[in-house]
Amino acid sequence: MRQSRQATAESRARIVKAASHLFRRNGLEATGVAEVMQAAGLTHGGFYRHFPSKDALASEAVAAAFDERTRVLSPDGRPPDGAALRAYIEMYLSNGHLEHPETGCPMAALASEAAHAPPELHSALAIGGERLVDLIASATPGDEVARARALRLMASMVGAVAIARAVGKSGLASEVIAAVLRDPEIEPLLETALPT
Amino acid sequence: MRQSRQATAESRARIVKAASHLFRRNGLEATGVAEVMQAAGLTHGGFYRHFPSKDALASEAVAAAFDERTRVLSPDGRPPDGAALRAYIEMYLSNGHLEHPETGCPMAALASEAAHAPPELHSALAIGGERLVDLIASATPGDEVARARALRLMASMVGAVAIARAVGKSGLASEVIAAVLRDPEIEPLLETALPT
DNA sequence: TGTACATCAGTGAACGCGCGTTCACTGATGTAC
DNA sequence: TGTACATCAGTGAACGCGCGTTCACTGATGTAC
Repeated sequence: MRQSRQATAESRARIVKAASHLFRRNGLEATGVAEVMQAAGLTHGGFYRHFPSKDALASEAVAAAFDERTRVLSPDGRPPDGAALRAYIEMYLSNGHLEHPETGCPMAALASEAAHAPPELHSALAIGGERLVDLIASATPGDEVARARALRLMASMVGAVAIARAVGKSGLASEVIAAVLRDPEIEPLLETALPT
Repeated sequence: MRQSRQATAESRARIVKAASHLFRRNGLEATGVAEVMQAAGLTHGGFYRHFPSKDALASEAVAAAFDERTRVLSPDGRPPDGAALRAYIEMYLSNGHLEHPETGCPMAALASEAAHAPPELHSALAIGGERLVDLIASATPGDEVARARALRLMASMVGAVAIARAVGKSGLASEVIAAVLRDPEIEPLLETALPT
């Protein structure tokens, strides 16, 4: 039966949230429309009242995941201070993040699979990644230097987490995380938790 | 009809080679057994004379990809000199590598998808990654410091390439590559191509 | 404000399709004498 | 060395299954008068 406008909006939000978790946990291809709908408390048939295709949902779910993550680093959209950046990095390189991709960084969870995905997904990842780099760069002084450093920070962290998850619970997993934590460009950010 | 022992071995090698290219180009899930067999010049039915399952092929194909790549850095298994390491890094962070995952680094191509793969694949990636880190570390002096630096180098490069491929042909893609090339730990390796 | 009707979110069956895997069969290769 | 037979790599049809997507239908919601 027909749902109220509010109920419809709530259903849609539940679908996006379920998708953003399942896609990050199990991957884009490995997650089915029916699985997402079930997680949202609905049956699969109604999916196409909300989205034209699974790919469209994927793009929106990735965008939502970045929104959620960006709020962790900067709840109000303002440049994070040193303490916020420190907390973000430490959380990023924690066991909790390794073990819970479903609420973690969508870039680390989806990067390699997204290489052969439709253009809309590339855009979603580009926009989300761009916003994250901007925020990280804004937390440390120095214009182009800060931006380049932020880009390296993202590359190191995404790479370390993706590798650690890929090799399972081996020595290499914890080694690569530990090594990145001791990066000469990262370690100082952790030791000196100065508010700006 | 039955094939000679040599023809059988050649078929098997063709299957592994085709798989190692297709898995890296299109992903593990997106590549089908029939597609691999066709690329090897065979029909799909004969696949199970060579491998017990698609997953078994995946592990072997990833191992083969690492073998191939390791030979690029060190054809004879000996520690690479500075020039070899420099060439490897420059090739890794080149457009050619971005655009040709099929012959590129399996970690960058498969890391995020491998997170939800069978344990044998984790092992293949762990062993291959371990060997690569060892080789990189052996190219620069300083024991634990060299190893940690090698791990960071791998994380940065895998992360940068995975991100660049994930965001498509956007500004972010070239930016992240350029930033990692200017990493304080990487740039010196490029400028001073000293043989050891 | 009340009534009559159109809309449409959600259900569950069904669609075609491609997947990984199995199987009966073929005939050249390898083996035993 | 030659012959008779077992082996098995490769073929192509077939298997069951789950996928993304479509559809007829239901009935509460939203709209028009």
